[in-house]
Amino acid sequence: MNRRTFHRAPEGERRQELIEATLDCIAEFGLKGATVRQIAIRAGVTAGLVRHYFDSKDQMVAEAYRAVIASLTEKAQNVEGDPATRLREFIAVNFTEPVADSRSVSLWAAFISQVRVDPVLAEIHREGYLAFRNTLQELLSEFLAAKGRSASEEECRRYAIAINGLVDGLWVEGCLAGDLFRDGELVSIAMASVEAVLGLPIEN
Amino acid sequence: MNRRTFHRAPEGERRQELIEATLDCIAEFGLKGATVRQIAIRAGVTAGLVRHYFDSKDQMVAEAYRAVIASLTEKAQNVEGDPATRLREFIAVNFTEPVADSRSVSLWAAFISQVRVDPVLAEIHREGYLAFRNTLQELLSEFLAAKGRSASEEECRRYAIAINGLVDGLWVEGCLAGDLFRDGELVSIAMASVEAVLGLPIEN
DNA sequence: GAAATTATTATACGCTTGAATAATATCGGC
DNA sequence: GCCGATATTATTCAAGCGTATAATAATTTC
Repeated sequence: MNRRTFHRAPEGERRQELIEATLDCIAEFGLKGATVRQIAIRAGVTAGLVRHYFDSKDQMVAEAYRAVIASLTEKAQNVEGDPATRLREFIAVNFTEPVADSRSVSLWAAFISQVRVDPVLAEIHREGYLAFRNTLQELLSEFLAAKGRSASEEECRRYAIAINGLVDGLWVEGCLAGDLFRDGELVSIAMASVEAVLGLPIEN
Repeated sequence: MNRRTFHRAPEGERRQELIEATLDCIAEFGLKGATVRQIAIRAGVTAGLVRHYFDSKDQMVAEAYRAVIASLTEKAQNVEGDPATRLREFIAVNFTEPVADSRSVSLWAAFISQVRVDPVLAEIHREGYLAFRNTLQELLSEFLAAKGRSASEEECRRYAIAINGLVDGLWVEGCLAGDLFRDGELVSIAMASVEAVLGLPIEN
């Protein structure tokens, strides 16, 4: 009975691999198909190792959720340029890979479905949603100011809620059934709708 | 060892009870917490009965999914009155119980997360989405006609996609974190946004 | 280069799972 | 009011679950 050979992964790397493997399994087999053993196989290690890096499977899943939220928001946070360009980019990013991907929405939905069950996930969701929406609100505020239109914080809040909903809704459907839409159609619809809501063109 | 007493449920009734119990369990414990045994307890029967009514647990879950989609769309399909009233009602229904409820969105998300895994669920989702969107498109077409504005089918399609996305996105966030919004705020934002997108007031 | 450290494997345990089977209580037809 | 049909219960089963523990291979330290 020979023991498997292995290598000790550098600081933090194995943790990251396990989280990534967790997400792969959830996307591929669903939450209940993402077992410790499957995840370990995917990460190329044995099952016992999970408990060396995490207190429990649930804790690992929660951290994986954090990673998903981060990946969905980070792309949108880091847009650059003048306000109009940033707003355009912010919207477009959600209809471009890797955000616009059936894997992303599967993961998102899997976690959303647990928000009611698990208060830890509920809190993570809340933070992620607010971060995303507040970024958008800030962006809108700057955009409207640059266009010379005065808008109260309250107005910006309402715009942010609406546009966030619009983008989220289109994102979900686009990811789930992309073949129902033509190429670039969703981003075009999103842009036109945002312009209508704001009553301003988003071009420079 | 006395055997439990029971009564034989009338035609089809037990099936319905089992489906309802399945949804209760998914909403309360998540997909992986909705075990045959939990579902049976909830339905007030023993676990073995599930396989008397369904070929497998998976088939029962798929039928439960159909029931969810139906309940989410039926309220919106059955609005009455003149076009503007129907459009207003169509939107408002999504922000009123029982549609606007954390249980609903939990169930929706649980199934959405499986769309990538299970082709049967994918097809059910697709049908449900298109039914909802086509109803909305029809409604918009009539509304615009009544307002004397000519709109091609293509235009109506784009409006339907946008408004569907908007309503869905707001619905999800409202259900998940209702306390982030004031009473009636979401429906008010939805109405205002729809008016802006269409460029028309929705009042009579 | 031996010794100490620890990341990793291997194995086992108790529980829960979905499903198959056999026994039986309920009910409609006569 | 019995009798056949069947809806329902009770029990069992193998497989898979998350986790605990002990052995061991890889790396670091001195």
